[in-house]
Amino acid sequence: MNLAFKALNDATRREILQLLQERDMTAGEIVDKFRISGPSISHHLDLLKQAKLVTAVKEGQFIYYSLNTTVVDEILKWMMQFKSKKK
Amino acid sequence: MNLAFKALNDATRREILQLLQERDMTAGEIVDKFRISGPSISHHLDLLKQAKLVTAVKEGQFIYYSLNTTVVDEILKWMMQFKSKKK
DNA sequence: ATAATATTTAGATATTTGTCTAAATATTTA
DNA sequence: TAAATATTTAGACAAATATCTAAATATTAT
Repeated sequence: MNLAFKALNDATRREILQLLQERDMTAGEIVDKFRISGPSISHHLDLLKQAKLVTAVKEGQFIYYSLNTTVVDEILKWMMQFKSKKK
Repeated sequence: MNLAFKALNDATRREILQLLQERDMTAGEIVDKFRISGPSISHHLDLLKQAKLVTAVKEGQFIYYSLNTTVVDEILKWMMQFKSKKK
């Protein structure tokens, strides 16, 4: 939960999640979508992975990143607590 | 949105939101719930206010803080995009 | 085997963040 | 008006963060 909020607290990482919502992508494809160095994107991907918001699968020399919505569900559930009626 | 995610990226601030979900509280009441100095809590309250997650109303020498769910709705909506079916 | 490609790891640096104490401001009470 | 109470503002500092370049690792192609 803590890691998820940390991961979400960055515009680049949120954009990466939105890209992956459309389709799985390799690290290189993701890098090409930004004007940030490869290593920086790699670091962002690592944080997203730590938060379990994405998963990574190696295929040959490529690594495919995918969105993992499990943690999204947890956050949605956590946020919903604030929607309960005021007593 | 950016400010909201920043505000949520801290356990103390998330706890403050949960306290305010139960009832409005003064700054002092909130301070008493934590083992953090008053100025630090005041700073956290300021960030929550900047993010529009809380509102503050002065009543005499007290300042009452309340939860504001408008931004919560925005975040819920934003998170929901990741729930759409994969094509 | 060597070169090329894809990605990460390491190390450095400037900025941001959470916390503190001391001081300032505002309100109420004696 | 002076003292007490509630809260914030200011300034300092250590820890965390986002970014970079250079180097390392792993895979594929020549």
